[in-house]
Amino acid sequence: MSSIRAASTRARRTAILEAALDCFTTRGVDATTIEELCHQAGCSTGSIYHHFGNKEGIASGLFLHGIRSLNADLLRRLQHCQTAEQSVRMVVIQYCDWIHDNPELARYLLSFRDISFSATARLELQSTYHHHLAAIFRWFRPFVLREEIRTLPPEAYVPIISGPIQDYARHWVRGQFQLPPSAVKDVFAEAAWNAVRGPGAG
Amino acid sequence: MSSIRAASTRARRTAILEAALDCFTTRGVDATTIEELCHQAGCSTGSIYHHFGNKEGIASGLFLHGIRSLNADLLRRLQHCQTAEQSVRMVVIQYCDWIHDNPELARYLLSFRDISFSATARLELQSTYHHHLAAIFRWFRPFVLREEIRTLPPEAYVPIISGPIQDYARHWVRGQFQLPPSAVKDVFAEAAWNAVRGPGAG
DNA sequence: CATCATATTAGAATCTCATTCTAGGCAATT
DNA sequence: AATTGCCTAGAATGAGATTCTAATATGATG
Repeated sequence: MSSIRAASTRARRTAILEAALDCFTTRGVDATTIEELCHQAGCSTGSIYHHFGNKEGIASGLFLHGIRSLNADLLRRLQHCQTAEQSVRMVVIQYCDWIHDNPELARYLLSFRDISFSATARLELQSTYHHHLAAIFRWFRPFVLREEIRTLPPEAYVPIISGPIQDYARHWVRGQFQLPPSAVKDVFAEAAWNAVRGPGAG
Repeated sequence: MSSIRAASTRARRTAILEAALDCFTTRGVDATTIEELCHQAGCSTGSIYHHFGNKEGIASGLFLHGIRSLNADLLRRLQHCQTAEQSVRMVVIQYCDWIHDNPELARYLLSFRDISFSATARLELQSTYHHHLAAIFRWFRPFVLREEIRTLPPEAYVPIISGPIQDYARHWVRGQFQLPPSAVKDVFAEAAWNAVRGPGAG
């Protein structure tokens, strides 16, 4: 059920987030003023503060949106994987593909410092990450039980599998590396598989 | 040659950086005011702006200092390694040890993303990272040539070896993981070695 | 030793924003 | 049609980053 008001509220929120994504990635969060956001989103300061509370609320809202979209996409694509090796490689491949398909949002997620988020925003992020870890672990457990994947502390899997490509991507968005993640995804997928493959793996 | 003036300049800079480290890690960068820094460092605003230009200059100066100290420590400890496996494991172990020995600085480095740094600060960071990558690659090249370590794009080694433990540590400082890095260092050292060990390795 | 140039410090004055406040406007419900 | 509560606008406020001016201290030069 989408009343006229609910629809226009959604549209306004989206307009603000889009303006923020553009300004934040090009000029940086600190350098963009509320006035600029108002201009680009075509609204007033009152409207912005009504929807997001404060500037940090916009920044964390955008961050959370990006993380959730990224996580959901991974879980979706894992459904199509059969083997342990396919699944591990998919974690890396999907990350690269997602960056390729969502360049601005990726740039934002990868270049943000989140020490500045409020306590509630951090809690929300934390809970999102926690659920994601659990879902990932749930997917991989059968492979671990069959020893196709090495047994590790549960919290170690995500860092070990996707830490390298994330680190690479972080440097890439800053222009420190030439090749985009999509050009090195197979190298990193291979490394991830080698890092976790167990004795029972083909 | 350390004249009286040079010494007191160094002392003042250090006092400001120490105050910043304390305030930034406890309250966050945005939340600490220049006034607070003045009070804690025992100096005036004029002095701060003379030495660091602006608030961002303090933040990036502290960041650069931390990165350089971390990198130098790694290169020092690599000198004592003999084999490829020792060396790869050392990259992980040293990182954990350094975090353990420099908890505040580590907390600062790990909870910061540098989109907000100025262009010149970013360049300086970039060049520092570039030199570090080159030094690391220089150390590992002999092992790669002997195929004790797999051949990869040069830029991939550091992300693959230290990406996972960095990602783990980032979550740990936010309280998302219970075990400190030093408690899981062997797991991550093992994973790093498996990720890059070549056909010629024992 | 006197003088000058420069590095450093202090703290008041300014000025740029983030945020708050007040007053409406407009969909939905009765 | 009246009422309620969400939503918007834009002016007013206030905090705090930055700039400015003047003073002090160091070291170099003659």
